[in-house]
Amino acid sequence: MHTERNHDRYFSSELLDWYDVNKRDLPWRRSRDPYHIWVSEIMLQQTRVDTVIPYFHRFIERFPTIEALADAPEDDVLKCWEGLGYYSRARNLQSAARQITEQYGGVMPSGKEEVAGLKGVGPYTAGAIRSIAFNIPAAAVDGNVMRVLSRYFLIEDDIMKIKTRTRMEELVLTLVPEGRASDFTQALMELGALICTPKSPKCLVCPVMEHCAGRLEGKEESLPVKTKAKPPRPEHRLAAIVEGTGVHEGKILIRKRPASGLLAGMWELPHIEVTSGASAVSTKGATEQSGLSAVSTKGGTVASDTASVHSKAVAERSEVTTVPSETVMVPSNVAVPSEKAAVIRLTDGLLAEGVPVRPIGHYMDAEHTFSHIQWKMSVYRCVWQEEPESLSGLQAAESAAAYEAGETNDFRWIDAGDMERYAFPNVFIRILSSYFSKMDGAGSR
DNA sequence: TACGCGTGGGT
DNA sequence: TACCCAAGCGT
Repeated sequence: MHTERNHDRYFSSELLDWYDVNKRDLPWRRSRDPYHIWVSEIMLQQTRVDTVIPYFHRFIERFPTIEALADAPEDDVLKCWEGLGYYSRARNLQSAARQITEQYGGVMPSGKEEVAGLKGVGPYTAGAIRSIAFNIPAAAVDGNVMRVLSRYFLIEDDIMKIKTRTRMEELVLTLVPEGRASDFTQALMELGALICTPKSPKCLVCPVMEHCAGRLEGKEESLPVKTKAKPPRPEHRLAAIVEGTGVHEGKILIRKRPASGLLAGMWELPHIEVTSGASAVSTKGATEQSGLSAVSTKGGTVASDTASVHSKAVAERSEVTTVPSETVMVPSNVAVPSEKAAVIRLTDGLLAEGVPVRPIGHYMDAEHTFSHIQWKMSVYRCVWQEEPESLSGLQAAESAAAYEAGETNDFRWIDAGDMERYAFPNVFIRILSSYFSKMDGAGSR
């Protein structure tokens, strides 16, 4: 029975002894500066230690203090976060730094309410900061801890449920040894990271294997119980590498994304969504799509611009449309318009967003998977067309409507050297790097 | 509550 | 290869 005090003391004391000998030398363990602990905890959310280490060094060097972070331009903070993902973490981190500067004189508070009230600091991070940096007995229950506890105490509740986490927080508080909150929090996570791993846990070298109920029941591999995540939904997009002319000769056009939502505040290539499922919501869109699909299916040759397809997810999406079944019973790649249709859609779509271009050829395809969306992007080289034939009052109205809908109106012309001045999501870094390296090679001959 | 929100490594 | 994930938070 897990509530027996002697087993609890055994667990905590064996765990701490193990940690004292086996803990890794990590950059944020070299001090107890609450700022360092805080930054590391935010970076480590859903992110591996090996990935975080170089980012942590760069971030602390660039923003040495909470006040330095508070005073920096947001674009600088995002640039420092570029490639790390979940960019709201960076924007919330800076927002909280400004909070601390204004409300607490630039000093990280240690009170429960104060810490938990910081932007981007939830129950886990609040507990981590208070226990690790201030040695306060506080629970920091993350995925590691839930895995360790679910196995040791044979807790079979779904760890995706908030109730399970709060229950484990209560359990942790009963386990914290007097005066060693900081080490205990880190030891719990360290055991999860090094020994009590998700797959093939190293029970034979585990310091607490003797009384681990999960292992004794032979359930160490099937714990913790966790509901599966949904597969990402596919989205087809057409992107433009817009080459400038005149004073913008040799440069290409980028734009800033809206201040909220996916990749908020990051820079990108102008692009439009052309997912068939999205347009099929309206009858008009479905009709247009079925026309395109028929071309592909009748010939029996379904053009495939991208390699892999989440066919299961695609099938689910297709069922909600009202398009005739013989039209939708084809793989998702029919959603990719023919090259000719794509050129028209890209021209019209970007014009409606205030970007007049003339596509001059397909450049490359790029696939990028987020946690919840899979972008299948087709990239076209385009030239900026100052005065498109069809530019009219209607176009101006559509452009205004797009802006109202949250589209950004912040555009820049950049060259290869400007890459280091703007923060891009990975998928655009890949495309831009490819483009600029090819242009450099061509230009140097 | 459930979903939106990135990325790269492991198997 | 095609998943599965890894030190969560905001809404």
